[in-house]
Amino acid sequence: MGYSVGQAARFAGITVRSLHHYDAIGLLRPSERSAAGYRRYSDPDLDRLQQVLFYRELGFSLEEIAVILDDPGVDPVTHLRRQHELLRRRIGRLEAMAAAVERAMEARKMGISLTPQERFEVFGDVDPEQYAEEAEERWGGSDAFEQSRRRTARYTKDDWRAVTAEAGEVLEAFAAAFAEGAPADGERAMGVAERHRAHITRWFYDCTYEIHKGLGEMYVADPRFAANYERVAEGLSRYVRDAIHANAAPHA
Amino acid sequence: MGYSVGQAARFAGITVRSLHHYDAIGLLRPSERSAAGYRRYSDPDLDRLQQVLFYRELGFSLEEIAVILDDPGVDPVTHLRRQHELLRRRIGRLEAMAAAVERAMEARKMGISLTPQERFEVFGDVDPEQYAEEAEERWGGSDAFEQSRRRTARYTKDDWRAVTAEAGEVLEAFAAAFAEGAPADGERAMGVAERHRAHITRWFYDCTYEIHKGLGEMYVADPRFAANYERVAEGLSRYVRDAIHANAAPHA
DNA sequence: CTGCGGCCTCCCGTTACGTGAGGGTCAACC
DNA sequence: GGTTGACCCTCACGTAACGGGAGGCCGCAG
Repeated sequence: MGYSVGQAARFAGITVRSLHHYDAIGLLRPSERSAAGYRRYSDPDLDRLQQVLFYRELGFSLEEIAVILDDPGVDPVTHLRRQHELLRRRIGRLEAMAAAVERAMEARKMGISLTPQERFEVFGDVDPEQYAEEAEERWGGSDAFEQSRRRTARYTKDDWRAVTAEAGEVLEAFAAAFAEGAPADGERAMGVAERHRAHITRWFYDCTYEIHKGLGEMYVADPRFAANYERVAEGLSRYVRDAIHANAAPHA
Repeated sequence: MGYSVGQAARFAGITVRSLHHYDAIGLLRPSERSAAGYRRYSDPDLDRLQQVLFYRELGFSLEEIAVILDDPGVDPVTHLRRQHELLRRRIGRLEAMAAAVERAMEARKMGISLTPQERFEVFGDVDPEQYAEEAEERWGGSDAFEQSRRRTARYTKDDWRAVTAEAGEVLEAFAAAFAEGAPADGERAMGVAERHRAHITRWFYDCTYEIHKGLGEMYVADPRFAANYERVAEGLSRYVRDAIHANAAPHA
């Protein structure tokens, strides 16, 4: 009994060279050798091979696989449960990607273009606290704040430089439009408002038109923000708020 | 405007080295360089990067990705549709694997052990004629035949030697049990019958107990098969059929 | 006894990066 | 205004997981 390398390879749909490799690194040594030195794979060997291929399919390195399979505290049922869990996660991720693609098609049909950051979210961190899955529901309103905190935590000085530089550009654009008498509900001011919204979305959180309007109000109401605009020109904070509202109106 | 390598890398969740590499091989060259030679990635660059990562995630080589993305006959919508289709297929495959794991758990609970070949089926050929997806339904009854044809097509002479050798062993075991007066519905004969069933499953197709009983009948009814057994011992074909039936009975 | 298919062991090549080495850049802080 | 620290650059060698021969033994079929 036992199978040759070629037979084992054909069964598993892999190459003979791979089996040689697994033998060489000690991941899967055939339990026997013929008198002539031929590799002979037993049924348990094939079982192990199947496990190897399973974990390989899910992106584990051969070294990791060796550790997993040679872990002594491992009854086969636990293995199966773990595999099932891994598969479910991977499927979940791919479904999220599929949903993102669908959204992208939807957006394209409607003529909206996504910011690159929105698109990268799909691949994003699998969220370290993935175990508290229901956390999403609990956030509700403060979702934006959390998102902002998570993102900005990874920013470097260079990033912050870019943030402030970009914010400065937007501010200048608002000031210029204001100074030149462009109406707050005109195309120019609305364009700048949209740039502002993109700026927030890019660097902090997913800024919807609804949220954007809230921000506009805050820029007028909260003296700390208002001062930032009023310092440049008197009446600019209200101008900015109005531009934001005008820009958001068609998307209500 | 534009992002540095580090920023782009952080957005995409990859390393700076990867971006360097993509630049070096021409897969993704930043559209600009600063005076000091710093890479500057524009938003379209990030869009392309997202595409690259998408296809990479699905296992394409960087060279293939370059071909795909630089194909001029490629409106973005077609791209999205293709991506969606690729995702759906991959999800389907993973779901099949998950189902196989579930079956394995089920089998283990019931104390049945799968043949290695059954387990490898999961990974199996994505079926060259995957485009005719409804083919599965059409097969119906001749499923076993098709499976056998598909498998044996890849067998080498060595495989066939193993097949005939193993078949010979089973035949001898039947003959020995028969010669020594072991009852056809006894443990010994049933054990050999089970080995026979495993032999079929291993080398030809998924031989259920139902199918196995059909084979037993055929060994008696079809003179071509009967001769094979009768040549060894008179009455052996009927003995084999009875052993097969006895072995199948508990699994009805 | 010779061919042919399969097996063996080196051993170099390839892909997609990892990992420094050695050295500029640039806003910031003293 | 020099230094510090974070970031950037270009070589250039290292690594993982094999691919693909070269050169040679094994075993059966003709």
